[in-house]
Amino acid sequence: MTAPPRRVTQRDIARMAGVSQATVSLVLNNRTDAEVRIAPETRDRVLRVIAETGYAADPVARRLASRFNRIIGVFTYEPAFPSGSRDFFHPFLLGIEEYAERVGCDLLLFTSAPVVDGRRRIFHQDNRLRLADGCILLGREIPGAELHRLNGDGYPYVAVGRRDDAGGPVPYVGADYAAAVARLVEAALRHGHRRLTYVGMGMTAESSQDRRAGFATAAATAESARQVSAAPQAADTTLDDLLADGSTVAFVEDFATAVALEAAARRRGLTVPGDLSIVTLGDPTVPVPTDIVFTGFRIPREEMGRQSVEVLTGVIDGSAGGLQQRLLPCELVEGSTLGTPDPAVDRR
Amino acid sequence: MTAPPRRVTQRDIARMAGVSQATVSLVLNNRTDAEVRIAPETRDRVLRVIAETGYAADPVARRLASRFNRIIGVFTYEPAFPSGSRDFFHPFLLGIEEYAERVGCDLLLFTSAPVVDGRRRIFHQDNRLRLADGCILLGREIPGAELHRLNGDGYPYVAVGRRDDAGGPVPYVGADYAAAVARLVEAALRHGHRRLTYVGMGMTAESSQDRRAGFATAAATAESARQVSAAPQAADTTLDDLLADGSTVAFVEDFATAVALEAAARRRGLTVPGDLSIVTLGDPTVPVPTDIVFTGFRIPREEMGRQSVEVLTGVIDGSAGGLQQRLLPCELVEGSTLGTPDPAVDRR
DNA sequence: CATAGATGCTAATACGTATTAGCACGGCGG
DNA sequence: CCGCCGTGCTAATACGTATTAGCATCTATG
Repeated sequence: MTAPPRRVTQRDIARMAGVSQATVSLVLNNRTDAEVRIAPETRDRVLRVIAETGYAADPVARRLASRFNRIIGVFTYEPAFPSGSRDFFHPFLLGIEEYAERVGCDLLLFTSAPVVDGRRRIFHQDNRLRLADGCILLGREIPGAELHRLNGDGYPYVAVGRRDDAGGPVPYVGADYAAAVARLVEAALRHGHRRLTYVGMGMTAESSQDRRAGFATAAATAESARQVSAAPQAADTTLDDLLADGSTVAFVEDFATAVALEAAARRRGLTVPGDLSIVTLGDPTVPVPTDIVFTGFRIPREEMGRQSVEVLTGVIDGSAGGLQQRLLPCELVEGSTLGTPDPAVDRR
Repeated sequence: MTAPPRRVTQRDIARMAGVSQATVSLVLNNRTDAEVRIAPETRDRVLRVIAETGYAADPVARRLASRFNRIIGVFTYEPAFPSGSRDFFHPFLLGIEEYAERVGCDLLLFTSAPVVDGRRRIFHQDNRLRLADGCILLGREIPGAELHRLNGDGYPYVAVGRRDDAGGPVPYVGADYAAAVARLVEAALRHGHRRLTYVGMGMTAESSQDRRAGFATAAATAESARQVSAAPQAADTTLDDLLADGSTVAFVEDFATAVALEAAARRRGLTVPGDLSIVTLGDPTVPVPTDIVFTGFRIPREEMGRQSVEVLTGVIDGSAGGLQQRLLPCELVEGSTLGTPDPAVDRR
């Protein structure tokens, strides 16, 4: 219970097999270069001793010597397993775990990072990033300064979600929100909608910018295409605004807001999509009870997780040429909330 | 992009501050023993250089030299983030993460462990356990042989859930199923139930054994107390069996089976708890839709996660004296499925 | 002025692995 | 018999930190 019993080392194996520690290392790593030659009998002898002792190389020493760990860091800007954002992070982690298992890497969650001003910080006194070969960054918003510093340090990382605010190029695996929103806008136009409103949350996050850009581009030919901001609590006000504007379809960034909007409409005796079409622009990030299947799209979170590991391993071993930035397509969800506008409403 | 840029080391700091590497290490670790003395000015100078360079000690080298890492391993016998057992592991991980954050440890998920015969194995060729200071073991069932080997290696670990099959003592943080089941049995007896049936799943897992033991002990004074096994699919057969036996209350180990049993009873026009009381002995591990609140208990999963980290850190630094085994109390859930037996049914 | 003790620091080494230069040995051609 | 080459291995070193013995230097004391 006091000092842990010293583990078996290559030196022990070497002594037992009557060779040098270097030979053990060479055999272990199956080195068969032209430069390095080991007689088959010697090799077998060493392997036999290894098998007998159940020796396993110390990963720490291995890492110190060779600089690679097969550890992938995962940095979440919020706790990874909270009840609140549970549905947000979980699919990413699922994909990350799956791919990490496939490539034989372990996952290091940086839970030790201290929380300052309600969010974790990568860089702090006892920065432990270097424990891993590279790192996956998860979070709704990631401070540009930290990305900048990662770039400066030459530390391999990948952000999940598009990022552009690092004062330099950022490797990422994101979802192609612009294209998905554009396709939904086009669908609405085909349905005959002429006055469209984008109901957003904020302007800062890249994911919001991309959605807004997709909306603006695709809706350019519409009679009216405007953007407003709203929260779930203000659903009634938002609804007033939509009706006053004569909008027949709302593209709602936040899922909970869409649910609230539909409820508000129903309370007033309006039908969806008869009187108002509602399109959602992302999966729920917090659990929202509703029986309605909203028209919108699905963010390929699991696949984003998988590909972020793939990209990261490429960045780490240098096999990935150039900057790695991927945008994955979102699958559209048919749903029941996008329809043909009622002419009575459309004509204001 | 090829070789990682060499990072700042203590040697660099030492050169800049005009001291030796040893001094840097001593300052960093805040060593103020009687044996070791550093002049305040020197200390400040070193600290200033450290702050300027943003130096952070390489945890790998630190670990190699001192054996401690502040990394807690998490080994899950099934993937940690599957859709299926999602509701099973998640609360544990939540508690683990919370406590790890509190004590400043990072979490290493051993995703690299290869899967053999449908489950992961700790021990294999390139065992990476030593990357962490110690390890938390999660899984419905954990092979005794692996626990045995961990014991033999003197590797610090804690199992989540009681374990006894290691051919030696196993440190664990479990739930006190025996006590919880006993209290439910006593409640049933107070309600007037005389013929009780335990509907179990299997006999192997310790968690099943504990529940059965608690049942057997507490039901010793009942007119009849028997144990049967059943699956959710066989709910009708099970119900037949209960009625034939004249049992007025069923203690059902598996949540899904309890749901199926209640549904079967309702289909036959029986009421719960009027004609039959049903008590559940654990939270759902897979999502089962039901509106009924079953009488039973709640497994303190989150707290088990927290305390497993607490116990492990104690085992690692040796501050925990002796064997660490904790059983946490389960909170009873009042529910609506335990009532007074109908005399007509009770008297068979 | 010699000596003892306190103070402030450094040199040396350990941790366990990977890598590389090069040694020892044997066979072969000249 | 000498030089050369191919084979099979080892000695030495690096990786970055923690630890410990002990070396200077200075102050106080007899």
